[in-house]
Amino acid sequence: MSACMCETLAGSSMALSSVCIGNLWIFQDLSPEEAGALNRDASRRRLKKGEVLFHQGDPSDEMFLIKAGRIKMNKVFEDGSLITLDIRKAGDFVGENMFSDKGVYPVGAVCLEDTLTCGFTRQTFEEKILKYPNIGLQIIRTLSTRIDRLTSRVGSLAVSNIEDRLYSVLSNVAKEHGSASSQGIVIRFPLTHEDLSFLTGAHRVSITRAMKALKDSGKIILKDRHLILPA
Amino acid sequence: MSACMCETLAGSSMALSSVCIGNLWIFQDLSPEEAGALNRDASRRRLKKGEVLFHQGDPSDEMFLIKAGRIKMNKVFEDGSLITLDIRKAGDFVGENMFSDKGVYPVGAVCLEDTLTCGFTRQTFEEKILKYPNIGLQIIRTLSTRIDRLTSRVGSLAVSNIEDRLYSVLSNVAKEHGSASSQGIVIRFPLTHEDLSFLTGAHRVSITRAMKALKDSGKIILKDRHLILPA
DNA sequence: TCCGATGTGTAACAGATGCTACACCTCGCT
DNA sequence: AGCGAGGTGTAGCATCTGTTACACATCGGA
Repeated sequence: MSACMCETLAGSSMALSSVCIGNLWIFQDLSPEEAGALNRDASRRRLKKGEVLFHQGDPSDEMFLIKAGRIKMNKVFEDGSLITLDIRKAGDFVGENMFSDKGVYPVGAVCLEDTLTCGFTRQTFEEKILKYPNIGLQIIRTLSTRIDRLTSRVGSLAVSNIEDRLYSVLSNVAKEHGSASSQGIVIRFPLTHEDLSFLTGAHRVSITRAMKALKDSGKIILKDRHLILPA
Repeated sequence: MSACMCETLAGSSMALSSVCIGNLWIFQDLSPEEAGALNRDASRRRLKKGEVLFHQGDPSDEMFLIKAGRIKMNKVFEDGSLITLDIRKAGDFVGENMFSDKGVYPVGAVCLEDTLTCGFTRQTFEEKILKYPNIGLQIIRTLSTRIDRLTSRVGSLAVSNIEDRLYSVLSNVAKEHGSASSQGIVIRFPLTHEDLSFLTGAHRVSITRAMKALKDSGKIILKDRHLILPA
């Protein structure tokens, strides 16, 4: 049996991330038996594009490792407005805020593509941390990095001008999800103007305007329905 | 000797937070000897209002516990614009991003009041975590909470309307720093319109306009140069 | 007590963005 | 091929915010 049973679940159609309990750096200290146990206990889920992993406000006692696919983190406000905080990809964690004492997810998680996740309960995790302190240290690094990201996210939202704000958002997405090509960084999954409006906090129509401006000035290239950011 | 030498340093003029190495929940697991050692090794600093604890871009290998005072976290962007991410008070940590692998502080820390801090190096902390896993778990909770805050911060910035955005900012500040009174929550330290403009990402003049609107509609009260948010 | 520095209040105008409405395009499904 | 749903492009107008300029208030130091 392979280190992880995700392969069986995923079937042949999905591109699996190579990170898994068996080989993930966070779990590098686990003994083989423990890794095996963790692997058995982890709850897998397959989700289709558009499905919800968890809703904002749900009780949070599970944290997920994304094995394949992409998930966007949405936040809804009292006044009904919505913003996308972050888009995560295979290899990232989701729901890491289960550690805070609030007890509910402060954001919702929606799949942008067909997705495969591997969930761990808070209890499982805390036990492992107490037994293998280094795992705690790794988590701390992960959370620290997440804070860095959120901080720069606050930054991009603070830019007043929509065109620059959009470019800043695109360039963050490209850094996280893009792949290099001869012309620059390519974003290979669909992002509608509406998606972008939730990422920038701007009106959909304003995005269309700003996109046109960015295309005209050569800061972005649209080719075969994919965005390219010249280096 | 008391559990901490901060008292001597602070003199009688400053209101000290009761949290300290000796009695801070994060360190509850330390043996008395280790607590003593940590206490000896921690580097104290006194800073005056306006002084800088660290600059954005400085190498980050130290994390600080605020013993007294208030510190604002600022971020400067390529285009020269500036935003205040957060205001922290006695009992809070600053510089917790030293754990991420970037190696530099992504933000700067400026004192809003006379401040006393207690610094720990990354190495010291990591040693303690490996020896006392529970400390790691506590840090994880702290970071998780910080992520929650940043998330709601992103939220308040995403509100398009300045009046509401300002109110949202004020109400966060009040929650964090305010004290209850018969009329509502009082913010007892000075926040200029310029400070608020950096917190909201709006122009100073727009803040004055929005403040007037909030006062007129009774959502905030200005009394003796202090802000009150009616409950 | 006076002065300068810093903070606040007001006004007028220009520019950016939100908002609404509508046409057209593209894709997937039948 | 035809249809419907969802996505994109454009226009015009209302509104909000940034910008600049200036007067006045407040505070602290000389």
